[in-house]
Amino acid sequence: MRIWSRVWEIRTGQDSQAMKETERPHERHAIAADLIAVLVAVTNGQPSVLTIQQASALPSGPFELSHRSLQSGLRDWVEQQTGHPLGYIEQLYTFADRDRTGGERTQRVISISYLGLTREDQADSSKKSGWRSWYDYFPWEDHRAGPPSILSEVLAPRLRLWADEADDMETRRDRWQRASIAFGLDDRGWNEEFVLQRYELLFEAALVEEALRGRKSSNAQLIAGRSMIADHRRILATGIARLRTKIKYRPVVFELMPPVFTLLQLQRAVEALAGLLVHKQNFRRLIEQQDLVEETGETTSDTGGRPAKLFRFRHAVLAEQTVAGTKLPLSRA
Amino acid sequence: MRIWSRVWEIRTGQDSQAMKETERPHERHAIAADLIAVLVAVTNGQPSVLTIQQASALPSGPFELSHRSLQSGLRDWVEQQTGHPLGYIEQLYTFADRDRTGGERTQRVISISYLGLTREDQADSSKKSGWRSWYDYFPWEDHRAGPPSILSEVLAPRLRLWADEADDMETRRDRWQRASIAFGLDDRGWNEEFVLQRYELLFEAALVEEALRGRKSSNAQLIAGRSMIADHRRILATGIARLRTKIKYRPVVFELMPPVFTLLQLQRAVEALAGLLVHKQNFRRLIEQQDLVEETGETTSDTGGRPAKLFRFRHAVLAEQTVAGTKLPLSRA
DNA sequence: CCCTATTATGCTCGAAGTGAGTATAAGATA
DNA sequence: TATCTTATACTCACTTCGAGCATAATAGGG
Repeated sequence: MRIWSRVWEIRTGQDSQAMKETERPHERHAIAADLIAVLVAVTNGQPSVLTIQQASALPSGPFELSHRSLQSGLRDWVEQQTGHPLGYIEQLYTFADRDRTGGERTQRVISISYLGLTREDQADSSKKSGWRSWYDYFPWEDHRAGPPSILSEVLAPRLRLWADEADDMETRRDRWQRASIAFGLDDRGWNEEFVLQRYELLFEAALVEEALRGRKSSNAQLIAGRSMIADHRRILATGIARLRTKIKYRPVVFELMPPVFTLLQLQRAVEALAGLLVHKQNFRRLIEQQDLVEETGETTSDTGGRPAKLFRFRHAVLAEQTVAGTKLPLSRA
Repeated sequence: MRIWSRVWEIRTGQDSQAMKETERPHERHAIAADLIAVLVAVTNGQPSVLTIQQASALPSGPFELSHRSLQSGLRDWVEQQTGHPLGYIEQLYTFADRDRTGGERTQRVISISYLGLTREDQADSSKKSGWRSWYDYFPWEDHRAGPPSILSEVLAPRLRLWADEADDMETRRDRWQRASIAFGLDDRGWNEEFVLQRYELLFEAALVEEALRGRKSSNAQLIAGRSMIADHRRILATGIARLRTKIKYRPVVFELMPPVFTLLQLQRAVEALAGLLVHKQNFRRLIEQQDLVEETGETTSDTGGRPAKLFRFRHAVLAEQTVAGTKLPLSRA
């Protein structure tokens, strides 16, 4: 940290002599940068994520000088793979913890992760890579058929044990409070957005495989979903959380839909992402009053009952959208 | 891009032979990483940002191997400077465009920016660095006294010119549409969250100094606020936008407040950040119904009229907060 | 001491938004 | 044709939210 404070003083102009010294880029430690993609599609009502290495890792690769920018690098790359323009990319988070890779290397790797959305049909075309339901990794996150049994039968009791095994009272209370908030226990409601908090809590409580890696003791109590290499599962959790938040205030779901769809299909996609069921009639009202879609004039009777009107996304809204999510009591004066 | 596609195939397990090759970290191009801080305080009803180099740059410094993580590195560093724990840090964005630094260097610099919030009184103590109203850099962003004159008198006409100077009709329409949305022209409402879009639009229209740097022609039409080195002003815009969004759904304003405050002081802080006035009575209602504060029992008459009750932030809410901002028609079944 | 300016605080009202449910329509299929 | 299934329209109670009115409690000037 000594270095830092020197740099600070330098940068604040206290010592412009020394500045030139540290400004020489070659004296900095070499750092490598990786790009990691959380690529999402919705296939058969399941939210899928693109994986590699037998579904144990997210696609990732080094960031090279040849790339114009982080985003364009990722974009070019993904487009080559899927053979179509990627509709939506968004930066997720940058990680750089020293022991990220788990190895003994002293070289530092910075991982810049992105969230990408793609269409179901286009997703199918790339057979090289494996699409996998993200609930394979987070089985406790799917509440579409009610709270999953793993929650009450496994996770809740284990978390209780973990809380109780703390030495002091305060820690016990703190642990249980965090757990009950994150998982909606003790009659607190389930909040589908807390994906990352939940995963990190399970990690802290050593209830996911990733948490046991350093240790020798085969504490083999591990449970809770398929794991991934390094911290890829955490990155996936970050992506899911971001997406679950975002579908509520930006029309991003449409990036996952085919050009033409019924309102129920749209609803199913939202439900797949949120891991929750929504009220059908109110969902329609919400979509229509925002002018997000327009009728194509066609209908489909593939749905079983009464034929459903087909809709397409009104791309114009993206231009109109002054979607201000105001929660402040603003003054119009 | 050829490299990328190879890497992809390798990573997807198509060619594990080649994998070992590219996995050697030393073969990667050296990349340097910088940390950049947008440190915000509210001083005298003005939202201030910590700057260096005669207010022309944000504090920044290299990320070193000695740092445990990005966040802890930044935190340690800031704490050393301000002499107190930093209440709130949040990662903003990671930039890596090739010509970020504007130089001819081939070395790539990745900049990881953070948003930090600190208290007014504590901010004052660090005299080394300069606090500066962020409206010095974005004069068009302060609408507390109504729409600033620069908007209608300078920016709107200039943006109109810029739109009209496009060759084809479609571009003209597109430019003006984007401008009018971003700046709330043509009776579209002003949206205080569009800070970054506005700055980037001005950049694109070459109405900020930063946009003219590459060019020799002293197109000296430049206007619109104090500039900063490199892309620091863009990073600042990113930070402001993030903060303006966040104060609406997370109680982060309190990080900027002294331990005890009146509701009007709190309101003024929010207004300073949002650049907008809020309805006083409704603001109180909003704060109180969320149980964000509790009375200290004391009052102060420093305010001019009737003495105001003093409040403190209820830290307990941070634990309780199941603040789900649901916009989905959820089913309770 | 009263009047006035100033800020604080309480309360009401109407419009819009939202959760939940009822009712009806339009196909497929037995 | 009866029944099942999904689609779609409409209602209703309740909450939220923008806006404004009214009252309270000080300071300061005449």
